[in-house]
Amino acid sequence: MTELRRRVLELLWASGRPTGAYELIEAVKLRDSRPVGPPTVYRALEFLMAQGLVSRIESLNAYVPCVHPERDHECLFFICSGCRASVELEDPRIAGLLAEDAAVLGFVPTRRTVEIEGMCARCAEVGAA
Amino acid sequence: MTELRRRVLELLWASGRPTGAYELIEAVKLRDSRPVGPPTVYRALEFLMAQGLVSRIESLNAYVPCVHPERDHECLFFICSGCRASVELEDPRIAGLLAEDAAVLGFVPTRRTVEIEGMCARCAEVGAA
DNA sequence: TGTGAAATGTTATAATGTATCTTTCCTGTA
DNA sequence: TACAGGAAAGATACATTATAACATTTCACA
Repeated sequence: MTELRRRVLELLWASGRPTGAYELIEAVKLRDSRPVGPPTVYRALEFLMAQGLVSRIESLNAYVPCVHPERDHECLFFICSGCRASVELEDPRIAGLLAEDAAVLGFVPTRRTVEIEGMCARCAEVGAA
Repeated sequence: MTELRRRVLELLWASGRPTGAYELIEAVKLRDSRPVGPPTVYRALEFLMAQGLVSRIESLNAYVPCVHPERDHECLFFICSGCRASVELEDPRIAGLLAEDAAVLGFVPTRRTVEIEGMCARCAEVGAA
């Protein structure tokens, strides 16, 4: 864990929502008063993802810090179209069924992407009002 | 359904694997001997997705024709890193659990993305040999 | 003190996606 | 037939996301 990588992780936590790589580039510049290029930040993200500290949200081209870095995580993400926040969840039952379906196909999974878009409780309430 | 949209759908079926928008642009040019711009193809894809005839694979930035266009589909995609093919599957049990988890959060889902990357039976076999 | 590997910096460019405006084509109507 | 209206497609430019290729720094360790 280097200074840059820690900084990127901090900024992701500080953001509070899935954050794009170019947003992070700007954030690092602001925070550290120095320019960083795209490859620098992408490499930091790659490292953090390999460590299980960060996940990529494919449907947003964005990145979030992981809630349970310690566990081997097969997470679901619920992503609110209203406030742009995301919630990470583990559900072993779903992980189990996915593994079962894969086994039926003879498929050997390496990466799982489960992303549910919609409205969170708060935004749904406001929208309905 | 216009000629262009039909052509894009045909080309997706012909491709046999998730296909990027720019690949489709090239394919249309080849097939019809005329240039088409990115917006043209993206609009056709948008229409086809709205009809449920095509799905987008978020983790590949690519598009696949739907196997069951008639049904309201909450599909899983198994995507092989070896041969680049994808298999679409419906599993109501998973759909049910996702709905259940969403309900617990008070989350109102609008779109589901479930993509499993790995090796299909054939490629896993070859790789192991 | 060298030295090699890992990390980062730098530059350029590739790949993917969209905004905006114009033109075409079809359809219904007088 | 002529014409208005609207949807689809064309054309141009540009925005956003990601990576390739190569140079430089840093730092542990022989």
